[in-house]
Amino acid sequence: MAGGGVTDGGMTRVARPTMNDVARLAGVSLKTVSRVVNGEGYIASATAARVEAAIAQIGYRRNEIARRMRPGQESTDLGLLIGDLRNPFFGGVAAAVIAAAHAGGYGVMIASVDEDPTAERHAVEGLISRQVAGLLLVAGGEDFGFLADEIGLGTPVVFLDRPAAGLEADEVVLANEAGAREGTEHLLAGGFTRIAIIVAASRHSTGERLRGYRNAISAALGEVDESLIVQLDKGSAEEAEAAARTLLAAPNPPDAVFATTGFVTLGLLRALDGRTDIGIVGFDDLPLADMLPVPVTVLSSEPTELGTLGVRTLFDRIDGDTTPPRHHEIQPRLVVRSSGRPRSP
Amino acid sequence: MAGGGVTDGGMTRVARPTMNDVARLAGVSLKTVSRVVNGEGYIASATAARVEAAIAQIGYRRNEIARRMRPGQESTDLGLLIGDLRNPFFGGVAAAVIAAAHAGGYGVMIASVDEDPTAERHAVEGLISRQVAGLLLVAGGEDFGFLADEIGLGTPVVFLDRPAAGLEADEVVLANEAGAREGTEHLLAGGFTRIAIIVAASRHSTGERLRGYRNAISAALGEVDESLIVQLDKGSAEEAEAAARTLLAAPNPPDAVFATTGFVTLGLLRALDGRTDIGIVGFDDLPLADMLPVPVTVLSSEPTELGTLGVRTLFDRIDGDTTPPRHHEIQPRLVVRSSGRPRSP
DNA sequence: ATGAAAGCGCTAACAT
DNA sequence: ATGTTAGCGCTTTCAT
Repeated sequence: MAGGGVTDGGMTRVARPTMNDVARLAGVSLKTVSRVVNGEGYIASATAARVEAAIAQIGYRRNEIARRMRPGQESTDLGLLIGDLRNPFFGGVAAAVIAAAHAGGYGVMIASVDEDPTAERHAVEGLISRQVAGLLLVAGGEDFGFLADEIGLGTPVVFLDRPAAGLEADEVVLANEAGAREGTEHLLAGGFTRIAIIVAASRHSTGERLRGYRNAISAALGEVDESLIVQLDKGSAEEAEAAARTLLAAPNPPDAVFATTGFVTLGLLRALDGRTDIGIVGFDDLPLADMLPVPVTVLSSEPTELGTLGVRTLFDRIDGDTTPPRHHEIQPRLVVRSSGRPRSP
Repeated sequence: MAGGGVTDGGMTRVARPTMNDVARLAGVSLKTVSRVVNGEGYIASATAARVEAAIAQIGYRRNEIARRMRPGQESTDLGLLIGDLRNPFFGGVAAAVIAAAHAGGYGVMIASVDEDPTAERHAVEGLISRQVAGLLLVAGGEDFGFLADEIGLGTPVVFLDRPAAGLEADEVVLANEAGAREGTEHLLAGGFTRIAIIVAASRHSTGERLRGYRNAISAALGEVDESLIVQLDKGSAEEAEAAARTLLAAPNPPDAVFATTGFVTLGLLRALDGRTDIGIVGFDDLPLADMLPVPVTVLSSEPTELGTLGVRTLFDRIDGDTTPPRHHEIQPRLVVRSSGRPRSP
């Protein structure tokens, strides 16, 4: 598929016009065209006009690929590795990255891989082989040690949302523990006392979120009831739904649940089947969360801030910043709706 | 920003290893390395092993950019122009495009531009100058005539979701009129008789959707009450909300509303303020639409089908298909939830 | 089975 | 103010 030859149905494929074509048409040298195109050096306005005319006439457009071959000529593309864009969190991060990159005159090569370390590595190598000027990684892989060489070679890498695993590199992550603690405290303040937590697959920064939950619970209640902690295997909405049903049907059920990711919140919501007597706080905002029968209180993962700060950090490196790797932490924002308050029956 | 020099904090930037470096280390010629890397021609297994070892040792990776310079060597990247990825429809299309491209061994350069013809043209030219093998456009621009040359030069272009404006090109669009008609008929079948329609900015394929609505209404009711047709200017959720409020507060208000886009549905939902006595059908599916107090019936715009078929069409062209431009139409899928059925009070 | 030479489109260095 | 030359990393003839 799409690997075929240059078989062109019998037609000869026309060549794209080059600087040389423009030069010939305008009766100047190649270099003069280059100067006009790049607005560099001094050129007689008459010559410039002639060149411009030739460019317009044959529809010349600079070949970025050829330009990029020259040593020292940095690429003007960033590489972004991210999960499924149908996930609104990823969509938000990608949107912010693309906007920030464009604002700085950069394009974005995007590779989308979900939860598959091998595919992730492949994708990253694909990005590198395209000579991107820098890499933004929202990646779950366990070991990115192989990137150390790359960074040494001059391609800066910034990890987004998940810490740089297996090497020292810039990272922009969420204050997961503090956020989860704040969310749990919100539930506590709402008068809930049997607060369960559904933890998505440990590959996410859910360990930190669990820690924040534990801190809040033990500070307020003295001890943590381990039976209220449910650890998921993959973390899908379906798995979360099943787990939530089991939890709610238990002999001594919780009166509130902290959901560690957007998918978990979704599954939990479905498991509720219309019940409104359970307190809920979820990590990650959800579209339409404010329109639900009981609007859901969440910790927003601030995808826009994450993406924007990630690109800014990358730009600093591209501009030559060689200070030690930076660790940026973004505070999740508690968006109080009503699911974390006691329900008046 | 990020335009700076190669100032490397005093460190000399190490050069990335090239085929030449590998060749020298392995004691073979450059071409032999090339053959090994591309698995082409016959090479003694001993030589191959030596080359592989050298590659592993210095961490060589083929430079896709240089490779792409050779004439006839098609790029292995597709260019995608699309709106804000925070919009779930765009997110879904992008996810499908990326997945399909990857499956075919292609990468994706993504440019995101919303509702700005000038920026759109700029972005498209940026994509072209990167020598992409093909272009997927979800674009609102009025005239893409400037692309005709490009297509002639051998870069195939496929328009997604919106028709190719100003030129003959492949397109994969929705059967908007049929879909809107079906949605309106669903409302009619639910017993609603005063069905309003809120039409988003005309740049979308909303004209067709309005036509479908008109057809359904006049077929069933004989004539269309023009006061029930509201035309928005931009089509934002806020604008839709305001328009919906006005509509519902009118002396002779509608008993149901057809929303022509996801944003319009969103605004309409907000304007309802909890009211459940209004029938609703919206174009574009919404995440969590099934969890709302009154689950919303929608016409799904099938983003996955759109993206997948778009890439397939593009691959056919890349493989040399020179038949006349194709027009693919995807049938929106009516997802019946309950908002289109009469409410039992 | 392997190698040498040419050249893709562009820009940098060095003329003029 | 403009032109010449060389070469980026690779693949493609065309040898051997």
